[in-house]
Amino acid sequence: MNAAASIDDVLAGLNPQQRQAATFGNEPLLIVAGAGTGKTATLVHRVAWLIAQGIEPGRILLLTFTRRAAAEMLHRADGLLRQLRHPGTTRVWGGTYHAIATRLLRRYGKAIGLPPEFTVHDRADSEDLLNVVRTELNLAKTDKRFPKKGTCMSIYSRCVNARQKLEQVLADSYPWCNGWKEELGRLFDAYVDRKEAASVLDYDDLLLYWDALLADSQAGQTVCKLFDCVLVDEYQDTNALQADILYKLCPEGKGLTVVGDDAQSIYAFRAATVRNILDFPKYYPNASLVALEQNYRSTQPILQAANQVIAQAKERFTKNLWSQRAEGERPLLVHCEDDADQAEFIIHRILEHRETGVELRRQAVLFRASHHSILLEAELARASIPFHKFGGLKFVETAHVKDLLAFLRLAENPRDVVAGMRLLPLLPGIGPGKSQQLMLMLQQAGGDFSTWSAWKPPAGAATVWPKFVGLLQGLVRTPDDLPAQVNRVRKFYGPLMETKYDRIEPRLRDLEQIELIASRYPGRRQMLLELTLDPPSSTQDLAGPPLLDDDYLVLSTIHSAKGLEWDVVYVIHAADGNIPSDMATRNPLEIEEELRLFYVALTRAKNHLYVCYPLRYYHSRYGDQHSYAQLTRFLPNHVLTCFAQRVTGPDGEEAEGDDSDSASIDAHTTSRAVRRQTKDLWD
DNA sequence: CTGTTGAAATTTTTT
DNA sequence: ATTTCAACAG
Repeated sequence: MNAAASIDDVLAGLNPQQRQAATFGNEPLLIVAGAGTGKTATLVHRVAWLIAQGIEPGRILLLTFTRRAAAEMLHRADGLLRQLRHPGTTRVWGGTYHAIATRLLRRYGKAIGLPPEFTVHDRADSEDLLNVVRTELNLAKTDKRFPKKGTCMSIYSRCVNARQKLEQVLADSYPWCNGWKEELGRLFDAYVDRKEAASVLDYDDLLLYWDALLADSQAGQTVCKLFDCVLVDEYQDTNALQADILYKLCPEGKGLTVVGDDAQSIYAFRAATVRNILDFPKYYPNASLVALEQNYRSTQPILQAANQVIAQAKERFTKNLWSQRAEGERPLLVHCEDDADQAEFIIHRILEHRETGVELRRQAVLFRASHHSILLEAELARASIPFHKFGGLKFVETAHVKDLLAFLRLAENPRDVVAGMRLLPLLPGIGPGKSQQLMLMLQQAGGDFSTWSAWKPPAGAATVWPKFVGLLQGLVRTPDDLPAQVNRVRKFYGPLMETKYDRIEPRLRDLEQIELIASRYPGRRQMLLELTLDPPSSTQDLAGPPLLDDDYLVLSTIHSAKGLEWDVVYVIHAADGNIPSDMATRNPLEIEEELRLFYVALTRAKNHLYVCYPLRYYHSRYGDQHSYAQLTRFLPNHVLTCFAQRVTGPDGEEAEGDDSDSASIDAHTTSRAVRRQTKDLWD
């Protein structure tokens, strides 16, 4: 056995700035860390250093953007601590704001009148409840169209998270809803009442109640005293409410460390604000700032391109990243004929890279919107290239999975109207009207399902009804053996599902999956909670950790690629309208955010970077009509000098491209479309 | 009150 | 392509 390492040995791998940050004292600290500058390593070392200094692990709070990030950091910190012969990080509080809020509220929520058995609604559930209220208030049928539930929810959520008045939110972000101010106010009032009556919290409530808990003179003290150190990752993507929570949690910033990069702020749509990081020194006058600018990830040519792209941003804190990895080729801008051509080019390149030893898992395809990869997914399947998609619609968000989970949720919390309103209409002869009536009955009976036994169902439901009630009663009686519970629900719901959907085979398999993963959770409540707070981000997550020799390509939305890196990165659909998204070009602020998003995509690449865009988009609705795309506005000519360029041929073969000189393209390209398109490059 | 049908509107990123 | 809404038949 080797002797235990000293803390200096452990810190030896860090550069001076990183070390300064990792070993900084108790005053508030802002670490501005550009992409790939070893931000995670710094944070991990700081955790290890704090513990080595004698801070009790259970008194450290690590707030991250995803649970996965928290787990990875703590795992790495454990590795460092093992070198020091230290027991490790098991008791560190790590997780997202929402997950931590849940833990604290279960324990201390009583102090502010929150029953400890509350359940949590995800975004879709919240929208459903809001919709219930919307119809009750007769807002659904008005002479002019009232905003839809999704829009209402977004407005509500922005008010809460940005801590802004409805009036202001409407003026700033939803001008077309301006005429409904009074109605929206009534709607939100009623919505809040309903949540309270059902003992249900939505995502925003988790933060609101945490904040309220801290504001309470007694409970607030208790919670504050739990932690000596609070470390916050991805601070540029926190919102005003989250900043308030930190402010209360760490009076005068004592023990507070935040890490972020204003150039990578991409969650404004969720009310995150760059102001949190930009104004940190104002909030905490005794704060220190450490900037990390040496990039260890990418080659200099890739970095140069990324720097040029982000240089177009209007307001920035900082900073030009530099790398010692001068070698390497320029990123390649690929002009493709159409979507199919783009897919073909990428598959070709993926296989080429794999032949030279870059495993699939070291390569990633990134895109703006989840549906941008549909065609590529089909082609990958055809080429037998395994892949793993992150982002987009989650497994637990599909209708049949939600149905199944609704059984468990209703058993867990009989006052959960959304779960009930989802389940009851599944039965024949029962629609929204009867469902509402039944939920009212249940509520008056104090959540005792036997009140439903006495109810006389319509003829169509005569046989299923007793079984349905029996099932729920059984679930309430035996909350322990989770897989068995899921199995019983599956037996009941399976046949029902067959009458509701076609193509049921894959859906039936999904239900089996749930039964399998159920055994991983200690109980029903934990499973429901974890599935709403941290839904598996891809179907493969459900199958458990992938086998070691299992090699798969990564497909991901740019948002879900945050914080990750790959040897080879392909950014696809880099056409104006997709990047930036047409949906996000209403005001300059949104466009700025799209620019940062593009920057995030580019800076994921270590050695090879491809940016592809199809010249032609087909519109299935009108036969074979198509339109021509413009290259993303974020690559104007002066930025293009950082790229090599290539044009692919109509049949997917790569035509001769000019790889050596700046923004010029070979004139002998046969496609008229290409020529029309390239004209813009010289403007 | 339920369930079906057809027409109309909307279309992103996520805890 | 998918979701939402209104109209109508049982």
